[in-house]
Amino acid sequence: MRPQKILDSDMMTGLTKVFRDKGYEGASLKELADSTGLKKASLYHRFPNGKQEMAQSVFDEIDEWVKNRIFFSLRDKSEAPRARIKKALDNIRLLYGGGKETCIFRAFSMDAGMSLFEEQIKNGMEEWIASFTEIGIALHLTAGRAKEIAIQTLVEIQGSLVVAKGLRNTAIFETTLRRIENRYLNQ
Amino acid sequence: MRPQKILDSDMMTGLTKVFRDKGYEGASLKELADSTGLKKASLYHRFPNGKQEMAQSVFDEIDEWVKNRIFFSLRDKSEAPRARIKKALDNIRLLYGGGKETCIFRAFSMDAGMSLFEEQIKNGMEEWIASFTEIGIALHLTAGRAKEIAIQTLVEIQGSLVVAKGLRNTAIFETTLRRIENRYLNQ
DNA sequence: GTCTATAGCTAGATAGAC
DNA sequence: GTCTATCTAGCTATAGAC
Repeated sequence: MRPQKILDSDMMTGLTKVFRDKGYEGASLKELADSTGLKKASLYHRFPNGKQEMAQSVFDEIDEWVKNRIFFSLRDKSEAPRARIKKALDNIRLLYGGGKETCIFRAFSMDAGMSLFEEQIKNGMEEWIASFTEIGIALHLTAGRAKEIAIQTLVEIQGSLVVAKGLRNTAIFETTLRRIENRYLNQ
Repeated sequence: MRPQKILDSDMMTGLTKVFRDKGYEGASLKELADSTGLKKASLYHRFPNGKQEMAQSVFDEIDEWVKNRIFFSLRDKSEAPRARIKKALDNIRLLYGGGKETCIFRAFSMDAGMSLFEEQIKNGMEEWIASFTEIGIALHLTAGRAKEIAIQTLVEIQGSLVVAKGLRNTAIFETTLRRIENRYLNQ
């Protein structure tokens, strides 16, 4: 076995950056290669199924991160509910680079024959709503109200990313995170 | 002059559908041709500058619609402020097909060398916020609070479109429109 | 495991007949 | 104004040397 020239983690960073910025169709193999420091053929060695497998791999990695850092934080019984919300929101801030980064769900939801990630995006959003609903209940909201606020939380985060990018002003994202925190903690 | 086989308005409908669903890079000339009923070369006869001009034309048409039906409604002094909000929200519902359609700003914001529409999207969002700020002031909010709510309105609409599409559930969009209406009218 | 070279195809765009 | 036929460039993907 010959040693890898580029670490898997560095390669994933490069792939993620391009897919996030350009979407699935918009990301060309040339850009993916340049961004990782590998040549096209070397990417195919690591991903025999090509571009689709690269995208899936990026999607899965972020999905895993979100599960561990956001969903798990929200459900972590060793912390008080109020601390869980704060930690989850801090990790959301990290995930989106303080409002500079596009959501990978959204980047992959546009182009392509789509059905590629359609189901996984739906599942991700449902899990998102479920875990925010749980924390709402832990904070003594009714189940109905907790779900309402969970959906509203997802809507506001996605919307603030769209608007922050459009206006090139990340303050909108920060304001939104604070609004969400206040909604959960001051009632 | 030989007669047009396809009316401009029907052609625009076809172009709009493809660009909205696929984004700029995702829309191929073959799809654009099929969707309009014209052949590729005929599209080039009508748009000598090619795909970019087609996209610009779609963008401009929607931009115009939004100016007339949403921004103008909000500022129409011949109507009471409460009626203006209701009319604007009805037109927003129409614009997005009750939550089924993607926002063209968002469809064009992802791929490409981007700078294509970046500035026009920014301007559109700024006008959006400005006109909703005005209606807030007409409803006796302070200027600061009116702007806050205007931004929040844009964030919620964009977010609800993203989430409604991801979950394939337009109810989220409808709920959001009602929330916005209540925020303006019940205070 | 990584590379150069290239296959095979489809994209956007054009020429020229009608 | 619309079409068929075609060009070129770029795409995804593969073969095979090292």
